Amino acid sequence: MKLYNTLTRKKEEFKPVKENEITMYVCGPTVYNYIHVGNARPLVVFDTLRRYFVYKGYKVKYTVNFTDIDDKLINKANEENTTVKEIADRYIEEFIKDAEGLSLYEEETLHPRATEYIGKIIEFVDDLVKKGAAYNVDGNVYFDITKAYEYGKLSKKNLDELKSGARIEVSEEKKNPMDFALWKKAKPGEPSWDSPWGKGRPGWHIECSVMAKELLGETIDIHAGGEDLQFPHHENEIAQTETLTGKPFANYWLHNAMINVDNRKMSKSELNFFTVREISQEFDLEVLRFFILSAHYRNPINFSKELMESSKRALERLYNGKYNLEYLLSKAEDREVNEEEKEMLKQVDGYIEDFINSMEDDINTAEAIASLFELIKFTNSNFNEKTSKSVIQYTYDNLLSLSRVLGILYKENQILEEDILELIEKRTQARKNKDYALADKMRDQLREKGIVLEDTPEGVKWKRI
RNA sequence: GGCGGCAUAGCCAAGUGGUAAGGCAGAGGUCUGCAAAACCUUUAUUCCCCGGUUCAAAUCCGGGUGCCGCCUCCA
Repeated sequence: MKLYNTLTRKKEEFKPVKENEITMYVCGPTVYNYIHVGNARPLVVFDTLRRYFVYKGYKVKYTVNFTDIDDKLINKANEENTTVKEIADRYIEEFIKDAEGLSLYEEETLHPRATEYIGKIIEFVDDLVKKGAAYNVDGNVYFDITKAYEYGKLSKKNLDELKSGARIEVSEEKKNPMDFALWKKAKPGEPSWDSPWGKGRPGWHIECSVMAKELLGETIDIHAGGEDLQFPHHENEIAQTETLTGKPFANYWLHNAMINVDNRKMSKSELNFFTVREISQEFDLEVLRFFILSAHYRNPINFSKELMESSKRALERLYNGKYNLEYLLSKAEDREVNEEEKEMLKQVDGYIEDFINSMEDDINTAEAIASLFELIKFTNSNFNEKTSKSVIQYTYDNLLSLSRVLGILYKENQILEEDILELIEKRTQARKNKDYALADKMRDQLREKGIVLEDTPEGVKWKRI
């Protein structure tokens, strides 16, 4: 499999440290509010990568952290006259709801919270101080970037240029303007923890370094996140961890491009964001997941309700194909596969192979989805009630396992209740009696209940919408 | 100012040297009592513009235009 590694700016053959186990760390949300659609992109994309690894038979240790202590949480808690912990607990709970809607495999995800690792953070910082790579100034501990090996290697930033950057706020305390806080001295009223440097709290970058090391080891396979985190966040994580361990922090750095609104980055500060929660009131979040995966993860995408509508219809087409296969499965006979059907199976295998090749090529989900559409078109055109059941079953099973990689097409066309089946039967009678006015009225009534009827030459079909 | 990315049909979007995937929307048709779904046909002689390399360029090189991201909290 090839993955685009930001460290080398090239697609590289992916080789995990261990043969059968892959470690992944994705920078997760700061839990001071609902997540927005832009926040959802890395979560969906890298969850899809995780699913693909699982499909290939790997065990994956997958971590998405919660930042539950920082300025934003403190401000929010002050605004609402409550505690930082209460804010964090609340929005973690809300996050889990959104994540479930987006099929993020929550139960298999490690979700460490920064505040659960304060002791380890202090140890980490203390070790950096002892190594001479960090210094304490009156309770604030800074990382000395001149002690970092190859600082700027991820973001390809040149130190001299950074130093001369006009927008960098120079603190009197820092030896170098680019030095960053590992530990922040407590201000009155802020949550704080005891440390060798007095009461304080961790800086932003340190938590990810510590939690990745504690949960996944000193060198992890994949570290991922939005491209806006490349600098300074990921650069600083590398500086801290590699200075401490002397080993590569992550072998592959993956970054997704932004989600835009009218070509502008969706962000809280620009106020041009849609929360996942508000989108969920208008669309099934499966549509949002499908929308995100319908473009390559390293290309920016525009978000709009119109594009969501378009994605919704596209997804419906896939569902129709899936339901059609289910219908055929209920009708088809189990018998020997004939020559013509053997050819069909080869075609089906071709689409499966296309899907896999697309995923192997730096997670090209857009192309992978295209091969799903081609597969559906093929089955719609070539399969019927006369087709051998085993052929349909094989195709159906593969369609489902590929869909599972993308995290879509998981909804079942549930069994209808008795009274609904009776209504359908009554309508069929009305049609036989050519009482079309009544038949159409009943069809409309069923539609209001979310059941769509289709009169086909083989009989009436139904699906839930 | 520095670094990086992008530009493909009405819209979305793959494709990075071999003659333009896929989806949405539109048009026509088949099927149907109607509808829906499905299927067939149709929709870019051409990939922002100008040069160049090559037998061959959307793809490589040079120049230009436009847009975006990072350099500050950010997914």
